[in-house]
Amino acid sequence: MAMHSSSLPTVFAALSDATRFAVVERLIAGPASVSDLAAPFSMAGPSFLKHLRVLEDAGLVSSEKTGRVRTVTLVPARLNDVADWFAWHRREWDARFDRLGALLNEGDDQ
Amino acid sequence: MAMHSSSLPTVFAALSDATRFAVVERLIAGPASVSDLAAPFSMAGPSFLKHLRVLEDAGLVSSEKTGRVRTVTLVPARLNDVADWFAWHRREWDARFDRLGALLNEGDDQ
DNA sequence: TCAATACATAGCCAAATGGCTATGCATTCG
DNA sequence: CGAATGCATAGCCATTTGGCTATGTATTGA
Repeated sequence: MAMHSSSLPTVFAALSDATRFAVVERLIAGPASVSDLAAPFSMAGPSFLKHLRVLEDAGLVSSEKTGRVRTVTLVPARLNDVADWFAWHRREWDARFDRLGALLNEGDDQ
Repeated sequence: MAMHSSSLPTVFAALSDATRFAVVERLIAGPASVSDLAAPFSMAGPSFLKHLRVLEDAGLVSSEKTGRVRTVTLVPARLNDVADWFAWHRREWDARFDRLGALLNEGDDQ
């Protein structure tokens, strides 16, 4: 069910672009047409379409065309793989960090 | 304290390479020297060092040199920003997905 | 029917990425 | 002291990435 972590970098690559990440954030609220998704960005149509293809190739979204409008929908599966990885490993590094923070004078990060 | 999500793509970019992601996974277990980290990979030294610089520039690791050995340590802060984003939004898309799964005949993904 | 809309495809281009070799330079270790 | 170790830096190179323009095609809408 859960993927082995070896496929996560592919998902990260898809999310590593600000435009694509914003699209994913937008799609959490629900499906949208290509032009609605593109509206917030000052970018030529074809450039934006490329981003959508990257997201679809990574399995983060699916899309279906009805008439002349393509509707794009978020696909949670891969995102959940990533979410699982973080939820699981967070405990481990938090534990280490807490132990360290108890020893060192831990102010705040950066 | 928590970052706005606009900086997450930077972290994703750092994790989008299989080598770098593996290094991060390895560092969850604790700090390690550069050569120990590099050992699992068939890669020339300078290539690997570049990856480490990317991780450090993204704020995912820190490092300190003692003698001729540089020790690399995981820095949880940025990872936790990502973890927060996923933990938070997962609820939303899960809710949508469940609602959809109840309507459609939801088999399995791919 | 005919123009506007909403994508789609082809192809170009500059910059970033990820790899390499060659070389340098401090530390140990024998 | 001299060689081996552990990085570090410089610079080259192919590929990928992220943008563009020009053009094509299938639906609407008037």
